[in-house]
Amino acid sequence: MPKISDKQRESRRQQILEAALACFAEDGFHQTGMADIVKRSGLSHGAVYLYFQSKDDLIEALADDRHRREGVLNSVAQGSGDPIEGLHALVRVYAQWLTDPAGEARRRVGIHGWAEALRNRRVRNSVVEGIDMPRALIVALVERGQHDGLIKRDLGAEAIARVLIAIFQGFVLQKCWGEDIDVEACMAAVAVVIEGFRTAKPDVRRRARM
Amino acid sequence: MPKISDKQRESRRQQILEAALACFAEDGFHQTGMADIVKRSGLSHGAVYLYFQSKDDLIEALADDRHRREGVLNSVAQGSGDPIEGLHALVRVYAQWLTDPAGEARRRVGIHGWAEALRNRRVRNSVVEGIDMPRALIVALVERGQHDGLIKRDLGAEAIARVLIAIFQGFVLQKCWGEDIDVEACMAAVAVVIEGFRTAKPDVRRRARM
DNA sequence: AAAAAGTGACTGACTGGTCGTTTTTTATTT
DNA sequence: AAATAAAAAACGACCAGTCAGTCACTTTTT
Repeated sequence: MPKISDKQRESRRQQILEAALACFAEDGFHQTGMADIVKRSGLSHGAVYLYFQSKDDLIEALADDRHRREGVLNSVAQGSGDPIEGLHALVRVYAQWLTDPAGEARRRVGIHGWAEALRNRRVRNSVVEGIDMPRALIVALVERGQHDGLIKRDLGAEAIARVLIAIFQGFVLQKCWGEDIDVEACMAAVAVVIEGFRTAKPDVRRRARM
Repeated sequence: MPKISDKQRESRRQQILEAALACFAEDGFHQTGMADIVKRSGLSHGAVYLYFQSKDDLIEALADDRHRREGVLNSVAQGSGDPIEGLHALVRVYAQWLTDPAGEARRRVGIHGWAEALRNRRVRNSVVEGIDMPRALIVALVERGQHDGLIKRDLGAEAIARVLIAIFQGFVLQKCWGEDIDVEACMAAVAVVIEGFRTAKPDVRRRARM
């Protein structure tokens, strides 16, 4: 005779996660006390421990949000047949994600997670796996572009992917520090960066498929 | 009748700072206890407090290392008359700094500082001011390049600077997480990025000075 | 001898986590 | 439909351990 339905259980879980997200975003993992999370969640101390074994459990559950965007990115990248257009599309999605006010807390927690990844192996794995997906996506696009003669062949696809991801990460940092950034202008610069990877004169020997 | 010379005093201070750097690099600011720093420094608990008022004092003293490279960057950027060559030179210096094993601890502490900047105003100011200097340097180079017709004029110099800095920051993260990165290949990609900012056909109306 | 430098046991506040108790919900019986 | 029983869910006072920081004292140097 269980008391609450699975739906209610999941809702309570989310309630705690949301409280923890807000607290961690404000003060980081280690400066946030369980008491803070308890207070913010509106539940009691003991109730929280019914849903999460420990504070570390909560941290691991929040350190990484890759599960949210997996599908979106994939479809965006594949949307157009043109690999370079795919890269541009990824940048557009990213720019939107970067400027969404509702995502502020997640971005901040993400940064705390980046630091925590340096000392917590599980968080590190979570973070690294989280960037593996978009990286693989970019690598695939670039390799296709290189095969089609659209992207310079003397550059490593992996290297290009890491550069793009580094740009994303850096902008999250700069944005979260509250610097006033002209996102439009910056994304225009990133677009130029991508165009810089394009072959000067398209290799006609093996041309694109469409 | 003071007991130790200024030189000795400074040396003791460094001794503590080095111990704190190593500890913070390993475990972050908040998971490192004063006891850890005390033990590692070889001094006593009380002695540390003779040199630093509080743990926060130590954090602020270490959160940012801008004072170390101020001179170097400036001379490197100005070394050649060509602004674009100046950007390439900056990237080379940065690549060297990124791969220097002796700098590992500083890079890691830097990342912890990036997270701490989200909640500690003084650390934030320190971090932001720390990137202001190289940013101003890049902006100056780019604006000169644009004036000389070497760099695309439809891009904001600020935006380009922020993109390059974001790349730097992102690579620090990825490197410190222990991913095996082909730094050579990545820096080659960054070089291509910089070349991408160059005007396709040099603007002949106002050509460079040399 | 005098004063700074250095020591380390100690403290009070706070931490994450537990557990005996109370409340709420549902299944069953009346 | 009302009463009952039982178990899950929620509560919050409590605990052992840890923390940053202090201070009465000893050592070292001039």
